[in-house]
Amino acid sequence: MRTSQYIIATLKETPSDAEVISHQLMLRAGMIRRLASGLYTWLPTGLKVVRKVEAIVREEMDKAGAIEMLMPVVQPADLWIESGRWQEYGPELLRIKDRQNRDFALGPTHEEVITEFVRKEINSYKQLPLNLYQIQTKFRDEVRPRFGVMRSREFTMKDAYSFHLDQASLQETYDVMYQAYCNIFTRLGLDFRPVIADTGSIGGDASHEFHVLADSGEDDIAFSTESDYAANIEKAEAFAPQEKADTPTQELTLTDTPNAKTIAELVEQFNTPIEKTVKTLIVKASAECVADNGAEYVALIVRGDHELNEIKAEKLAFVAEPLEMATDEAIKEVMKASPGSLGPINCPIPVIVDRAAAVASDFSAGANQDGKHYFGINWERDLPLSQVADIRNVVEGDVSPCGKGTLTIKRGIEVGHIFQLGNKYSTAMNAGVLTESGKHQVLEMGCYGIGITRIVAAAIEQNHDKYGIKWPLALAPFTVAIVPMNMHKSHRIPDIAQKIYDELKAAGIEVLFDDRKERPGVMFNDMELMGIPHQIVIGERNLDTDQVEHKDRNSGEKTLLAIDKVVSFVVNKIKNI
RNA sequence: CGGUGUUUAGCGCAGCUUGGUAGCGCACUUCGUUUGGGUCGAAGGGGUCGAAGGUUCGAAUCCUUCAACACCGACCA
Repeated sequence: MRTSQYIIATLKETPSDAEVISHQLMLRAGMIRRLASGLYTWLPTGLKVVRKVEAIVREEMDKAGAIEMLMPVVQPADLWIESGRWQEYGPELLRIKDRQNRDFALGPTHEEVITEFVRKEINSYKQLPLNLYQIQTKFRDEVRPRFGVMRSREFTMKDAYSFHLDQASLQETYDVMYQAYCNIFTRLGLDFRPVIADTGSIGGDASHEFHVLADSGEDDIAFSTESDYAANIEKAEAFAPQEKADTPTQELTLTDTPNAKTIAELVEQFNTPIEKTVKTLIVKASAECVADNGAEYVALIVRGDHELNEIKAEKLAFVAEPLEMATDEAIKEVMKASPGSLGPINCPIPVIVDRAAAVASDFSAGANQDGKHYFGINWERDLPLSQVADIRNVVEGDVSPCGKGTLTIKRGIEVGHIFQLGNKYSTAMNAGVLTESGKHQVLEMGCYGIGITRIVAAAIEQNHDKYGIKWPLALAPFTVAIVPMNMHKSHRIPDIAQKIYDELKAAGIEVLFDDRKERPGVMFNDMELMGIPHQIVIGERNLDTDQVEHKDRNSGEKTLLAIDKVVSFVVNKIKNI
């Protein structure tokens, strides 16, 4: 490809709304442009990278025995009503009507469609197990699209769905997919970790996420220092403290705390350790709770230095799912006190206490009277300890749930997610086959997703420097850039450039020939910004000795090469990686 | 959904306080110059100042409403 016949839409300046490095570099390197919030146009260079990711994913999926197909983006509401997700999925599901006023949705995922397909087409146990996948556009009306294509509303995803007669078969395919995913991310040249995960709105049982480690990641991953345990913090269990609460040493006292509205202020003004405080969070109660004791809200208690884990909390029987924090007005009405003075003592609604907070002694908390806190609180002596649960996020240094080592926490970008769905959809939509004994049996399902376009961004997060993107060879939009110095000034330069260009192309290598009439610095900067792994610099300087220069984008290493050795040199470099 | 902020040329921004003919840098076009790391110079093109309404002799600037976009937050108890 010649730059003069291509779109090199590089930018010198960073657009002001791009926050993370991958978003900035994708804009600057001319890979993407924003059309509207969370919607991006892929320019030729960007699309080439997407296609590379797709190709690797496709190869590994095929190798793992999955079969490619393609389903529609637009899906009839009926299927979603049947699975129950027309109600469950919420506003992230973009709903549209056709000219007949029939309801449709833009597919955020395809469990319903694939299940509908399989229940019609697959009738016999002999056709199982089956693993079907597609690489296709998804639409999710995200609450807050951000970070460019990292969290966009429209994106490309590889989604696979497997169907089985029994759990053992599902487990087998799940393991194969787990391995295929490891192979994919390894081939993509990414530093990644599989982690134990929550199943989220898709539903189901076992689940692993694949995370690319990067500080800009939106998820916290907890790792054991001593084992290969790794879990999304949403899911990581906070181990129950082994010790019991210490014997009370303080009297319960009610103190005026007019200026202490937050834990931080309480700790500072009253010189109390933060571990000896608790915070009280008021959330909407579940229907079960309302039926049980009439309370519309419940109070969740975690230690002052801990954070509530919403995923854990919303799974509690008394807590409404999804989790909903009470408004200030509701808190005043129910608690007769304002946020900042809430606590478990004299609390008119059910109280659920985190395991760590449940072994605190002589601690302080709001008194449910504005501007007052209790100090020296002890469970059982001063108030009953009714419900205890794991409702906090793990923190660095916690004992690992696997029993070995302690936890450290890193940021990750979720690029893949595999689930064992069990029979959630197959039951709801009545997908089954006849078994060997002629009985109808509901199918077991697995599903396996990879965010194709997100991988492009994640790869940049992990591979860049101050000059731009440093593509892993497998993802580079072009393998080689030919950069001729002052081509218009002599015949020698363009002749040699053309010759090398033709030879590289003949060798099946993707070459970008920068034939623009630009100064050398402009070309160098553009090629480096775009992250092309190999540059061939052709200049008068070395031509008298029939040499050109090779520059490695990754190492910065420069090598003088005889003109007729260029192709073999590059070919050799490529195969060695 | 809440909070904060932004919106002026393709991009990055100034101008707004104190109303008076819309600017700068980059990019773009042309010419010259330069040529191994984003040359230098000259001349040009490009704007309903987010939209609508209002105040005023006069609005990018003041007022009202709306919209788009961004950031923060769903931890505040």
